Amino acid sequence: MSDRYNPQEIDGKWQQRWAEDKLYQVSEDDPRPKWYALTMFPYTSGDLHIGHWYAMAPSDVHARFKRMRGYNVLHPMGFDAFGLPAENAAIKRGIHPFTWTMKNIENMRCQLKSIGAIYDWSREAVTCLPEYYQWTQWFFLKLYHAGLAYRAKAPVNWCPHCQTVLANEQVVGSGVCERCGTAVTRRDLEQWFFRITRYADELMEHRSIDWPERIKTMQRNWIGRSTGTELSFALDHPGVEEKEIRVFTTRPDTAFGVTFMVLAPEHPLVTRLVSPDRRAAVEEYVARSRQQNDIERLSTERERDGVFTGAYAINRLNGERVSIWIADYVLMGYGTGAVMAVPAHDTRDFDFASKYNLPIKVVIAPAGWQGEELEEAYTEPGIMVNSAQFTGLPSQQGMDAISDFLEEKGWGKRTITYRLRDWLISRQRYWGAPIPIIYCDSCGIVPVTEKDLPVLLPEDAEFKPTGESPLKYNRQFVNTTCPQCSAPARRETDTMDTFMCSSWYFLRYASPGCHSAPFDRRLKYWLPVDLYTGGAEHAVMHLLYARFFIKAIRDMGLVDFDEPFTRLFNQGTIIAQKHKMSKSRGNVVTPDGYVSELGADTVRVYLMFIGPWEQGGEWNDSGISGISRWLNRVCGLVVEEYQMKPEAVTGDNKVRGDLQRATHQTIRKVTEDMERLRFNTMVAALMEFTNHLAKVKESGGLAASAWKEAIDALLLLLAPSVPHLAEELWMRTGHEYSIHNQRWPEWDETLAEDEEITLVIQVNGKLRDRIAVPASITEVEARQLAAESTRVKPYLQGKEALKTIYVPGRLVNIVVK
RNA sequence: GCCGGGAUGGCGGAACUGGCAGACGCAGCGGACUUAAAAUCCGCCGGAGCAAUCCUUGUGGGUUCGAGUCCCACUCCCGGCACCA
Repeated sequence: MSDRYNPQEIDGKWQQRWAEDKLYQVSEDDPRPKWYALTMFPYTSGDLHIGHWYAMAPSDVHARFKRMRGYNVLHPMGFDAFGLPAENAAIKRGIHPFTWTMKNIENMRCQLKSIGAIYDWSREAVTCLPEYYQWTQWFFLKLYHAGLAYRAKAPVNWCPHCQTVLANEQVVGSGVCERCGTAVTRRDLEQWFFRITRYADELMEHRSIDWPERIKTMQRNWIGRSTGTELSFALDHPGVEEKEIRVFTTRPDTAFGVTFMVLAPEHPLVTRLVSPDRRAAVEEYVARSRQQNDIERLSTERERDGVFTGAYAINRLNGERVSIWIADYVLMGYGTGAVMAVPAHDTRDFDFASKYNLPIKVVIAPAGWQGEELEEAYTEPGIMVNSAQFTGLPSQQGMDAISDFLEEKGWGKRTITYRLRDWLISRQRYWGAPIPIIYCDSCGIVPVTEKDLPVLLPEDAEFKPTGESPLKYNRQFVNTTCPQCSAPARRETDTMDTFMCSSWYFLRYASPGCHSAPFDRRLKYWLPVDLYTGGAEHAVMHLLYARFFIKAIRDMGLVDFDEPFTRLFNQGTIIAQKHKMSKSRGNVVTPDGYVSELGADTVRVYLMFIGPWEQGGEWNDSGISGISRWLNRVCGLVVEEYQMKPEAVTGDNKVRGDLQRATHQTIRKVTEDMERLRFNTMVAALMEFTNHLAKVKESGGLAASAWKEAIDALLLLLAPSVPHLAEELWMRTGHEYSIHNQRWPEWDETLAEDEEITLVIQVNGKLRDRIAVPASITEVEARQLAAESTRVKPYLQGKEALKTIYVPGRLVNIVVK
C-alpha cells in the first residue's frame, strides 16, 4: 500500500468493515449517557446534492465527536417519501410513484453510505411504506378521538398546478405554493383539519428549548398572538335576526373614534344587510374579490377599496350611527371578520376614509394638538379626547377603562386572537397516507378501527391529477362497509399532508421493528432529540407541526416530554448560481464525482472548512484541492518513518515542550469548536497543528516516543472529521481497531499554557514595539521593559507621560501628551 | 413598511470578554527538485512608499488610553413576514 492518501483504496474498505462489524449499531442497553443527534431526513427527490451533504456531513462529525466523548449516540437516517414531487415525477415519466420513490431511496441510501456516517441503518424509517404509514394513520385516529382532528367546510388555499389544497404554512411569499411557486387561489371545500390553534399559547413559548432566536421569532410571528377586546355594535334591521355585529380590536381606547365599519366580503351578514339599491355593487365586489388570488388580494401596493352596503350600525358607546362597508382588506379568517374603523388612528382606515370621504374623528390627541385636521393617522399613544367620561385619560389607561366598561355593560369582552389557523391536512392526491375515515349514510363520519390499519394505498389507482383525489375513482378502495353498522359505506379518498408523516418520524427511529405500536418503551430512553439540525426553511412548517404533534400526544399520555427537539441548529444554505440548489432550477451539484475522485473525507472536511456552518454560501470547488493536499501531508507525516537527528538529543527539551503545548492547545481548541459546531476553525486548528508537526519532523529534534504521542493525539482529533483516513492511519501506526471506539483526548490546562508571550507596546494606542517575554512577567517588569524599549523611546521624547495601561499577558500602552 | 442576519485582502474566511487586524486555506508571484511537466518542498503575498512611516475591517459621527468588536445615524446585500384590525 502506498504512503500517499489513497481514498479509493481506504473508503470502501473501511465502510465495509464497519458495516460487517455493526460498529455503529446502537442499543438502549448501554451504561453511557444517551445522545440523540438528528439530521432532517431528505425528501426522496432522486439523488442527494452538495446541499444535502452540507447538512449531513458536519452533523455526522459532531455525532462522532459526541460518541468519542463517551455518549451512546443515536444518529439515524430515513426518507421522507410521500408527497407531490414523487407523484408529479411519476406522472411525467409514466412510472408508478412507488417504483420511482423506492428507486430513488436505493440510490440515495447508496450515496449516504458513501459519506461514511455513523447511521444505524437498522433503524431506517421510510414514510411511504405501510409499516410506517400505518402508524401515521394510527396517530390520525388518536387525534380524531381526542377532538383534535375535525372536518369542516372552509375557504382553503388551492394550488391549480399541484391540483390540491394546501395548509396556510405551505403558502409562501405573496401567496404562492411552497412546492411549485404557482399562485394559490381560494376554494370552499370540506376538508380535514388538525386543531393546532388549541396549542397556540404553548407553541408561542420556547423557554425550555435552545433554539435560534430567528426561528423562535418566526414561529411567534406566525402564531401572531394579539390581545384585545371583542365588542359589538348594535344592529336594527328589519328582517335580520342578528341584533349586533361583533368586531375585534387591539385599540379599545379608540372606540369613540369609530366613523364606519368594514366587513370582510365573505362575512355572512353581508347578503342580509345590503340595501336593495346597493345590492348590485356589493355583489359585484364580492364576486370580484372571490376571484382574486391571494397575490392580488394581499398586495399592499394596491389601493384599498370597498363598497358601501347601505346599512348602518350603532356604536353603543356614544349612540352614533355608522355606515357599514365591505372591503377585502378585512379578512374573514381573522378575528370576527369585521372591524370598527377608526380613521384618525389607523393608517388603513385613514386611507379608506380619505378615498370615500368618510368622517375622521380624533379621539387620541397627538402632543400639541389644537383640534386641527390630521394629515395622516396618529397611531401612537396620547391623551383621550371626544370620548365622554374617558376624555382626559392617557390612552394606555383608556384601553383598560373602556374594556372594563364594555364588559360591565355586556357589550364586549377582552379576548386573544391568533393569526395561526388550524392545520389543513387533506390533500387531493394519490401519493400520501390515506386518511382512515369512512363515510356511512346512516352513521356519518366513522373512523376506521385501529385493528383495520393500515388503510392500504391501492397500487392500481389512476394517479393523474384531476383536481379530485385519484382514489375517488378506485371503486375497490372507495367501497367498504361501515365499521359501526356494516352497511355499505365509502372511504375518505383524500390523503394526508406529508408534514403529518414527518411530524413523528424521529419517534420511530427509537423503536425500530416495533409492530404493535408506533413506538415502545425504548422511546423513553432516547427522546427528546438532543440536537436537531437542518434548514431554516422549515421554521413554520415542519418545526411547528412537530411541536404541536408532540404536545398533542403528550396530552394523550403517549409521551412524557413537552418539546421534541431540545436544541435546534440551522445550517446555512449552499447556493449555486445565486440560487438554492434544486432540480427544477437545474443548478444541482452532485457530490458523487468529488467523493469518488477525492474521497469522502476530503469532501467532509471541505464542507466544514468553507465557512461557519450556519452561514452556508456559494458552492465553489476551487479550494477543495487544499484539503486533498492537507490530508496527503497528514498521511506522509504519519506513515513515513520518523527519525531523530543524533545531534538533536541534547536539544530535545525545547522542541518537546513546544510540541506538548501545541498538542494540548489543539485538543482544547478542537474540543471547544466541536462543542460549538464551529467546524471551520476546528479544521484550521488541525491544519496548524499539522504544520507544527511538519516543522518538528523536519528538525528531527525529538525522541520517537514523544513524536508518537503527538501523532496519536492528531489521529484521535481527526477521527470524527476523516473517519476513513483516521482508521487507516490508526491501523498503520500499530493500534488496535477501531479508532472510532477510542476516547477523545483530554487536554491539560497547565500543559497548554504559553511559556512565552508577545508583549505589545503601544504609545497612545499605536503599536510601536513587540517583545518576547516570559508568560510569568510581572506588571512592574512589563512597564519597565516598555519604557526601556529603544523603538518606543523616540515617541516619548519631550512628551509628558500621563499614564500607562497594562493588560496582563497582552500589552502596555503608554499615554503621552 | 416591519422583524432577523450580514458587509474584513484578488477569493472563502479568522480575531477570547474592547487589547498585535488578516489565523487557516485558495488563487498569485519567486525559488528548489526535474531533460521537461505534474506532484512535492521552501519563501513572499492588504494598499502607498527607497525607507522611516502612513493608510486600511460598507459610510459618517461618538464613547474609550485603545474600536472589526460598544453607542448613534446612514448605505447596500441576504432571509423572513407583510392590509392580522
